[in-house]
Amino acid sequence: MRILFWFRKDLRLEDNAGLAQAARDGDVIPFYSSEPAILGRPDIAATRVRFVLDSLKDLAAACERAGSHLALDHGDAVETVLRAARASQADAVYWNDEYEPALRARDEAVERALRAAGVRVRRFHDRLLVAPGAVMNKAGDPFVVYSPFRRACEELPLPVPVPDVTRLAPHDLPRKRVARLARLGFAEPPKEASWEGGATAARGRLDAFLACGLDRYDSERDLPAASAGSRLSADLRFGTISVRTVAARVLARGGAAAAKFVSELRWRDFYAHVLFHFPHVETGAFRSEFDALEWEVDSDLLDAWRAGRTGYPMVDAGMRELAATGFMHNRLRMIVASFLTKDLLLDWRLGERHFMNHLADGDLASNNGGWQWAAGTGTDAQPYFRIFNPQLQGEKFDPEGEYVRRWVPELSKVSKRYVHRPWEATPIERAAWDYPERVVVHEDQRPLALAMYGAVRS
DNA sequence: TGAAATGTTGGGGCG
DNA sequence: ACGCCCCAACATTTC
Repeated sequence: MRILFWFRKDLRLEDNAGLAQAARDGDVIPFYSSEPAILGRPDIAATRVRFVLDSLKDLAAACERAGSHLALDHGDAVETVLRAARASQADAVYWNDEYEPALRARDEAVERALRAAGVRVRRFHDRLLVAPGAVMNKAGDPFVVYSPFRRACEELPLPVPVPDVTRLAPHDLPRKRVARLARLGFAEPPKEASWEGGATAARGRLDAFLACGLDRYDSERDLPAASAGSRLSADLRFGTISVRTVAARVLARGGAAAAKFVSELRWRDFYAHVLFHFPHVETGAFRSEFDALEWEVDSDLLDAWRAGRTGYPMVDAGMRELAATGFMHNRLRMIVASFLTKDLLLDWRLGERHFMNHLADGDLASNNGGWQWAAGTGTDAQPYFRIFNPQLQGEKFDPEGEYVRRWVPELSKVSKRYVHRPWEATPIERAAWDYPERVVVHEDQRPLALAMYGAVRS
């Protein structure tokens, strides 16, 4: 049997559920199709496209080593997948499922077109530790609080990695080169902004994390200066590494940090499940009473936040790390999200969009879930009255000011005493720093946020 | 996966 | 020695 394997967000030959089954069932032709509808989205980030292009090059090289070549096409998937299936005389098309509403609709359309043309379709779960729908609460409803969700997931056996695929079939589909970023209409991101995409680089990142990150993960993961994270977020986003492989190798090391790390992986599952069961979160609050929030409209404040010029060192450091690298430490994601919504009183969707515009790991479900958590509008959200104080967050999680100085060079000479509250230094000192005044005063904004949220409480 | 406001307690300075 | 006050440290409540 000839099987066209449609790669999507699973850009690897290793531990790939659908691909492994295809290799057991027949001769596998590797295929990838980029889509104008996705590349044309207004919230796409150049760093993220760049990551995909790197990953495709790496995947193409792996396909060559496996005795084949990666067939590439560009266009509406209903047309390109059908065309590839016909041209390669495939009996079946296999792929791994995606769970975003738009992708599910697309996949249904592709499946219908293939079946109508007499081509078999098989779809697999690959992307998460637990498939959407596989865990429900006692009432049969989806979980909307993380801890019970995690406990229910932990009742299930951890999914085991599947065999790597080493042989693919030769075929006559046209050989195309992976497009260059500029040809797709994107400006090349700065050097430090591109983490190298691809399964090869992903394996290196996992090895590095196991070698020197995991031991510190428990104690230092909340310290943005420490780089104790895995840096695998974009790899999990694009499937350049399998979440099963990551969990299995981390847990094989044992210990509290390993268990903690896997429980963080389950947040990714949780928000994918939330989006799957409650697709309305894509555009509105999970708890609809919060759709009535009356956000401020102020493009100057929004611009200051985006540019990292709010006058709050932690906020500005986080926003500048994002702009410069396509990444932001998770602690900072929470701080800047709290600041946008609770200090600037601006709509969380503006922040969500900005993150998608810049994050290499930008993922609809995780990003939306994180923003709704911070804004207090979502499932298992922090209560609206939990408001981060950016100064205290800085003093707690960046006690030496190391992270701030790294990303806000104007403050590189500021003493530790004032690094998180430069507004308290003398005017003479402040004049030497060329650092913006606070755009708002936290202590003044907090009651305004409480009033804004209080107004919509049911 | 907060922080501020408020309440309580206990040690020490001091008359 | 005793009572009073202050306030830091910690706990609890509130937003």
